[in-house]
Amino acid sequence: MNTSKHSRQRDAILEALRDTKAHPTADWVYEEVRKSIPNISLGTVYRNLAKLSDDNVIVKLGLGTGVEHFDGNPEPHYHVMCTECGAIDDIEAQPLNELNDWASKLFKGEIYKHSAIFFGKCEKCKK
Amino acid sequence: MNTSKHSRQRDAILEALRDTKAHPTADWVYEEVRKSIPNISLGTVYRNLAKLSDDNVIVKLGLGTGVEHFDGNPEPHYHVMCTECGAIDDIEAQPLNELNDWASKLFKGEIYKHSAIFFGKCEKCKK
DNA sequence: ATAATAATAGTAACGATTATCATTATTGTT
DNA sequence: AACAATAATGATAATCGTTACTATTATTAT
Repeated sequence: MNTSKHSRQRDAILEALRDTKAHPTADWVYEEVRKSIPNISLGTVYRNLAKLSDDNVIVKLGLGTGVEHFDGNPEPHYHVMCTECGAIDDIEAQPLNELNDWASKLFKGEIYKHSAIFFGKCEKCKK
Repeated sequence: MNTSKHSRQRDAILEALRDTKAHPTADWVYEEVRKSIPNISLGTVYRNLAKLSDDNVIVKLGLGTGVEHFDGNPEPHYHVMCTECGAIDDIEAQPLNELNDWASKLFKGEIYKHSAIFFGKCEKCKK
């Protein structure tokens, strides 16, 4: 049985995430949702982002920036981070699952997934 | 001109990192170096890890664990993290630079590098 | 030896995230 | 519609990894 209850805060958080392609941080989501629910608590944002990613509705991205980023699209895909402006874009393609086989041959254990981040200049910063 | 001065603390930190394959955290390095320099400061460990990675002598690894890991081997290579015990092992192979070309075709900007982490079970946890 | 200054130990401060807790909102049941 | 059970909230304190500060010490070139 699912013991979770509905909340408009959670709805607003999920909507905010789905309405952007920017892979934002918890703090960005907080500021965004505050526009419609001004007294929402930052703790509520963190709690729901954790719940939504536990439920695989969203994805928590550890991109090595020191801050967590969140993606409203749970379909597996790679990302590119611009080293000039920090923008995070999607690579619109299926992950290369054959890389797991490649790595398996070089490793004594068992491999079942991977993540990758590309670095470069986004269209804007490339000018 | 290089304005840096030698210190036995930095030597010990680098030696500790080079003597392990475990890709440890700053705190692990601190505990390790404390065995030979008991009153070393945690700040000194952080300061020198930052300096050494700025100088490309070691590598700071953002693996999405919420903590930074450090690698005494600055040659580019991939890593595998065990989802059971958290162990981080090397994939002993050159990175697949052709992935940058693959991703470039799917992205409007410019891509010049990437990082990847594999996930699975290490030899020990696989049993 | 001396002077200049990089590096240190110790500690305070910081930012992101998590935990606590009394109150409020949602839900299934009468 | 009122009720009880409890998930979720807002507010705030606590935690954790890391960075900044400062007076003192160690290294280096002269």
